[in-house]
Amino acid sequence: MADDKRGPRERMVYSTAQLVRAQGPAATGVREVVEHSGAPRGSFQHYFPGGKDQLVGEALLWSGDFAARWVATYPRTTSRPTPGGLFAYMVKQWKDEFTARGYRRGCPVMAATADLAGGDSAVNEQLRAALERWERAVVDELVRMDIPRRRARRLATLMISALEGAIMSARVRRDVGPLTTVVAELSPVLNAAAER
Amino acid sequence: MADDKRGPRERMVYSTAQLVRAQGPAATGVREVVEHSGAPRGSFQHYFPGGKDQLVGEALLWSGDFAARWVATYPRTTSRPTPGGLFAYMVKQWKDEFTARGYRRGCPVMAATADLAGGDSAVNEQLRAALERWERAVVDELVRMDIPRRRARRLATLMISALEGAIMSARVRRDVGPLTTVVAELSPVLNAAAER
DNA sequence: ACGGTCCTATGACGATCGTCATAGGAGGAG
DNA sequence: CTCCTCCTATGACGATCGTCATAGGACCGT
Repeated sequence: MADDKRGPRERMVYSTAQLVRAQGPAATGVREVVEHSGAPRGSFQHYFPGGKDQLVGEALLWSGDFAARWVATYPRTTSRPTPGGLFAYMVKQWKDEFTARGYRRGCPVMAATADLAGGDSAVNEQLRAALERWERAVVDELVRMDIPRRRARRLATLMISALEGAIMSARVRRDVGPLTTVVAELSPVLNAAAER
Repeated sequence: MADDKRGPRERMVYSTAQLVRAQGPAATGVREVVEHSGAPRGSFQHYFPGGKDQLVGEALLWSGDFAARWVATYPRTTSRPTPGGLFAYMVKQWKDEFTARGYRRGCPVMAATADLAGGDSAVNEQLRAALERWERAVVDELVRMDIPRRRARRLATLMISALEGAIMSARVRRDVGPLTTVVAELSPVLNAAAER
């Protein structure tokens, strides 16, 4: 569980992301993070003087960055990039996750949103940043397909919304069906939108 | 906050639903529920011998039922029901909620999913029941519009997924934009699907 | 007056929470 | 060796968590 190649600090951030995905930030304790990451207990205080908020915030930023970088790898997987193909690519990652590792872990952005969005938590800023970083990566890919930026933004919002909702349904039902459905229904629509 | 017309038991279930919507089930304490509902402290133990799990479970079932009944009111709002109109009707409720009451409260199903889906919590069963009750109500409405049941199920999955994801984005960004976008993008598609 | 059922009041239990205070060890620079 | 900085170890704090045990009051039919 603890990848010793990375330092304790990075391991804690990563472990936080994983635990938040499974049970939300509210139910994720710092002691649990320390144990899960295999990091020294005293290091938490040292690396994260901002406390739990800082830890969760960095985990969210890390997650947003990961998602954005993943989206950016799409062009390297096909010779003919399409909006529908990108959407399918994003969804497939989650289907693989669920079939391989079960339905315990969801999206960290959704988890954080559910527990503390709209409130006055200090993590709200980084939650927003994580989501926007991810969404902007999707927009950039669509723009590369010669879709006008304004329209790309709308499509990216639709894609991410449908994906997140399908992730939720899939976890509740313990079935990847919703993921398959949204990609089947939406991909043609997205491709049609690209040819205007 | 405490509607004295209803008994303490029902008030506690309702309060639980509201608190779960705002901060997730993990961060919602039973003492907080008691205080929020204005119910006598000793009544919790009496009405909910199953503890917090029972309380949260009933709140979820109540929420699913509420959503289903809300969906069923759509035909009474228009003389020409369409899938896109139904979707817009569902989304509008959330736009009104956010504009009127801010972005603190989200969807209870999403909140519960984020905190305890995929795990072995006892609430998983009722979480699943709540979502399916809601989704089935949508399916029923689509079937009323002469859409074949099999296809209606797929469209309902798409609608609920897009709605949930848009709710998430809207809360994070504190902006109803995503909700407006998904209904604008999806309504024509849904209506086109009805004419096959 | 009675026993009985329904509801409420209250205090405590052990566990866990996030945070803090304090100190010790490691290791390079002078 | 000494000093300084970086990292780690450990124990404790007050608060809150879900749950439980126990008892008291309200109101009933009889």
